[in-house]
Amino acid sequence: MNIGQAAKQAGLTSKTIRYYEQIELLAPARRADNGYRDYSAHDIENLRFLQRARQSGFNIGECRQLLSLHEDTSRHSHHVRDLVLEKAERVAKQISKLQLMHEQLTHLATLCQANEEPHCAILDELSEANVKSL
Amino acid sequence: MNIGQAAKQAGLTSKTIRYYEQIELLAPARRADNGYRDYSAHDIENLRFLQRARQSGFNIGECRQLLSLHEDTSRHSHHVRDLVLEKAERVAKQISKLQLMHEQLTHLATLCQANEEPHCAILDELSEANVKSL
DNA sequence: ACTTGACCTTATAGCAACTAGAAGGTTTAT
DNA sequence: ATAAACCTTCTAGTTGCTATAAGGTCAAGT
Repeated sequence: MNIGQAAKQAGLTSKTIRYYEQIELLAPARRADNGYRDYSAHDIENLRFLQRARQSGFNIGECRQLLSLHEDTSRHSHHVRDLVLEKAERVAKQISKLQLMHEQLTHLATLCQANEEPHCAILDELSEANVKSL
Repeated sequence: MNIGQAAKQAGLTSKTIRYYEQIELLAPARRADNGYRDYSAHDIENLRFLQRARQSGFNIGECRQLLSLHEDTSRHSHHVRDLVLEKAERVAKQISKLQLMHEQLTHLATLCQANEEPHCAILDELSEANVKSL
């Protein structure tokens, strides 16, 4: 199967797949006689694995770990879960950060008269030191 | 005031300030006789403005807009608020995305036995097609 | 046979928003 | 005099792609 089809099956783009190969997240693909990359059903599974792991918020390094755990038949399942829980925690932290940011923004918005006048309390607030810190 | 002191006052690093100057987010700083950048109280205000705007989640382009509104005495305050509300919306979207991600991760974690055995439902889930899509 | 269009290939550069490092000049304190 | 702590510029690295260029291949239509 050519890269375009493989990409579609896995929910990635061709470019992304080539990129993953380039950074050695994936082993070099088998090549057909014409030099095109050729993907087997098993390759597609790996691609889908990656797609889902990335989508779940794992970064490339973590995907490497997951893939190697995936291939390591002597793994211990708690290692996998540790990875997942650690990630969940970091996501939760990021959420809190963004929630503060959101509060701050809506707070700013309520200050503003939103009219044709130049005076804007938002700009005042950003200039002075009374914005809640994140 | 030298760049290090200015950075401290504004809550930025020297490197960041030089970077902002380089990308013309800031006008080139006045130079002292020795070639060092020299910041006035007014410059510091601008730096703080930027620091707060970035901290509030505005990207560099938006900071440019905010700064120019800041300097534009004929601005209309609703323009400023529009910017803020638009940003708040994008932050809210990002939060939802991360919340889904977090759900997915905790869901994955609950599946796993977390023991010495190699079998791990997380890996199964990532391999197969039954992960909730974001 | 030829052309068109959709594929595929590699290599390179760009994005955001810095951060780190090299290699050197200046200032301050001892 | 010398060391530490500043400052300068320039270059390259970070993350995870995405875009572009310049070209090779393939399948279908005329």
